[in-house]
Amino acid sequence: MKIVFAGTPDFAVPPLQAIYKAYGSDLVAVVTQPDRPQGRRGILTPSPVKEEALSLGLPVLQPERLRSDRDALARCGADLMVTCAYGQILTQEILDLFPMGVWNLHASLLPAYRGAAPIPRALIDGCRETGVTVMKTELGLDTGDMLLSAKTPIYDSDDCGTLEERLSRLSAELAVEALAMIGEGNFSLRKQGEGFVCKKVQRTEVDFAKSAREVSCLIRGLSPAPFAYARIGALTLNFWFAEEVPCEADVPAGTVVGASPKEGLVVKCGTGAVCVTELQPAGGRRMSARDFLNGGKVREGMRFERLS
RNA sequence: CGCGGGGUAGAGCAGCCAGGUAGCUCGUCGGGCUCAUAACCCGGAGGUCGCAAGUUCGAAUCUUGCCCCCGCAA
Repeated sequence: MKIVFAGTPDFAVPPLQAIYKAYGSDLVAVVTQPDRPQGRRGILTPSPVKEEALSLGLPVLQPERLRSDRDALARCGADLMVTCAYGQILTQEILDLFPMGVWNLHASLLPAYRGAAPIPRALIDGCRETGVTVMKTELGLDTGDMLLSAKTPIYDSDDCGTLEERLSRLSAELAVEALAMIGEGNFSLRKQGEGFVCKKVQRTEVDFAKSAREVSCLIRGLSPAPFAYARIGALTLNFWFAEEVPCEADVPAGTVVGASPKEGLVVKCGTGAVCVTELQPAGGRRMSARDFLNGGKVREGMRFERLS
């Protein structure tokens, strides 16, 4: 059973490694997005999947548009393709290249959170549980029939980074399990029910008028990128992590009610308060709230203000 | 030449604009108080002020060049 793997970001690396480990040279090619300009100086950077594929000695394809470059893919002569956060929409022509189908690893419990950013979205929405689904790709966006899924709880200590890492490892396990079933032809598929699509997440200004849980979930869902941020005085702060804390103080939402190195940066919300434990001022490095407060730039009683 | 912030004790910062004995908060070490403490009080150690050159009697501070870090935007 010859396999092609298509993926791009860090999330797809563990699945790639797991499939390589299980199938070795039957993994005949890796497809990934073209190198893109990254960072402040716009340096052309290969995707994490490309780097891993090269270090495993696997052939790499990175067409600008897969649909208009199907010949190279056809020449691989693979029986099936596994996709994982590849980043391009497949066409029927592409799907038809693989007699045993195209299978997608998706980081949600489908049919919830189809589309671009299932992990941060689940976190932002305050879900208590999420997971990974293996599905057979069809033309609709993540609407194909499901083969396998696995769940994991979302903890209050999770941010997008930790959750993504956990789901990535789950995906890797699930991928190997799924391939075994497909290889033996011993499986059945389940239809998806009514679901919904989620969009890519953007950098977002925190609205402290919302509940402490909403604020905390937003901060954790957007960390470690693209971040929830807020302005206080002349400073803009990117928040890396925050937890909910009880708060009796009768002050406007956004007011700093705790700014000692001991208690951390505590900010009043619509209901309750959040304690920011890890943050990054614009221009500065990531630091603990404790270190930040030692600088003395933010004191109790100051207030986060939204401009717009 | 995309816009911008920054490099001062182990950490986070002030001092720079109007050059002249290195400061704050925290940590750390020692001592004290206490039944006790992450609390409180007293004391100490710890800094080539990113690098180089220049101006000056004198540069963390002014000028020039270089290195490094970071936020936004792509």
